[in-house]
Amino acid sequence: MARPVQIDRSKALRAARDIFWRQGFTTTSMSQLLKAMDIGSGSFYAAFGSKPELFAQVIEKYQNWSAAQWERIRTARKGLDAISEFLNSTVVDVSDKNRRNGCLLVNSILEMEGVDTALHQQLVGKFNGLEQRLSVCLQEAKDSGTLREDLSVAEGVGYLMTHIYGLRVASRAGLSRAEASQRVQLLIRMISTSNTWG
Amino acid sequence: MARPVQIDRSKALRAARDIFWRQGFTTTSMSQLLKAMDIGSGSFYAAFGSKPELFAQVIEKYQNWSAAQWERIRTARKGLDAISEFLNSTVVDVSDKNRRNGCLLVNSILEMEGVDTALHQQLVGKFNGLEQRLSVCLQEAKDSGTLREDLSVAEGVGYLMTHIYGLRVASRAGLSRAEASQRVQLLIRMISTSNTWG
DNA sequence: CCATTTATGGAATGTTCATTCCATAATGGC
DNA sequence: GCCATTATGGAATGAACATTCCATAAATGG
Repeated sequence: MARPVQIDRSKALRAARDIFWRQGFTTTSMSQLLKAMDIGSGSFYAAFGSKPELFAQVIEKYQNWSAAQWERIRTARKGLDAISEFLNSTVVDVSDKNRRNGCLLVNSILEMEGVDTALHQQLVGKFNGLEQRLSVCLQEAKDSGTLREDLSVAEGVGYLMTHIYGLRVASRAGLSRAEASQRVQLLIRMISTSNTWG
Repeated sequence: MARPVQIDRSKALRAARDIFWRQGFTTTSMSQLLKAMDIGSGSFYAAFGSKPELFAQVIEKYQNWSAAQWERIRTARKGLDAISEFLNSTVVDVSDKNRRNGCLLVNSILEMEGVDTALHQQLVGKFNGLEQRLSVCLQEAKDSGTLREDLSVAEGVGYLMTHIYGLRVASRAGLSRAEASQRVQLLIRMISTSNTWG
C-alpha cells in the first residue's frame, strides 16, 4: 500500500533520552536532536508530535524503566536491603553509564520549575510514587527491627529522599561511582539499628 | 562633562539574580531580563558586557553573600552548632524569601554541566570551598566529642554535602520551610554522639 | 508497471533570540 | 547657552530556533 515506516522508534527514543539527559530540554536544539536520533524533521513530527511531546514520552519511558527496576529488586529483597540495592543500582546507572549526568528526572524537576508547570507537576508526582515505595520498605525494616528505633518511617522517607536528590546532584558535580557507593553505604548504616554495625 | 550613569548597579544585579534564580540562565531571555532590570539594551551592554558575563557577575555576588553569611555564623558558633545554623539559615533563605527556587548555585551546576564548562567548573570550585569549611567544623566537633565516634570527618563532609544538595532540590520540588527545617534537625541528630539525643 | 498511499529529509517559514547601531538626552566645562 | 562627552532606550540586524511544506522515495494492490 504505502511506504513503510523506517524509524526504529525505541532506538530513536533512547537517543533522545541520552541527549536530553546530557544537555537538558531547553539547551537541546531540534537540529541536535534530529542528528542524534538520525531522522529527518518530517518523520520526527509525524512520529513524535513536537519537541515537548517527545520529552514527555522520554520521561514516561525513563520512569517506567526505573519503576521496573524497583520491582525487580523488590522480588529479591525487603526492608533496608531493598533500599540499599535500589540506591546502589541507581548510583551505578547515574555515575557509570551516563557519566556526570545525574538523574534525568531530578535534572528536569529543577529545569522545569516555573517554565513548564504541567510537566513539573508530572515529575513531582513520579517522586511521590517513589516516596510511597520507600515508605513500605521502611515499615518492613521497622517491623523486623533493622531500622533505628528512634527513627519514624516518615522521618526515614524524608531522609532518604534528600539523599536520593543529593546524590544525583553530586554525581553531576563530578562525584565518582566509588565515592557515591561509599555515601550510600554510610547513609544506610546511619539508619540501621546500632548493633548491626558497631 | 558627560551624561552621568543612571543605573543602580546593585539594584539591577539583584533583579537579575532573582529572575535567573527563578528561571535559570538559558530560559531567561534578554527581553525578560531587561524588563526585570528596568534598563535598556544600550545601558545593559555598556554596564554588564553580555548575558553570560552578567550571569557570572550574579553568581559571584551570590557566592560572596553566602560566604559572608558563613563567616557571620562562624564568629558565634563552632562545630555542629555552626553547621546546624548554616543549614537552617540557607533553608530559610531557600524556602522562604525565594520560594521554590532552590539554590542558585546548585541549579546552575545542573544547568551548566556540558553547556558552559568554564562556568560549571567555577561553580564546582565554590562548593569545594564549602566542603573545606564544613571539614573544619566537623574536626572541631570530633575534638569536642559531639561528633558520632564511628564517623570520620571525611565521611561527614560527604554526608553533609549530599544533604545540602538534596535539600535544595527538594525545596524546588515543593518542600515547605517547616519540613526542610525538620530534615535539618534530623540530619544533625544522626551525626551527633548518641547520648546527646537519646 | 502503473496508481495510490504514506514516509522521508531537506528547503522554506516565521518567530524569537542576543547583540549592535543610532538618534537623542543629560551632564560639566567653557 | 553652547560644546564635548557619554548614557540611554528603542529600532535594526543577523543568527538560530521550532515547525511546516513539499518534491521525492518506497511500498502494495491491481
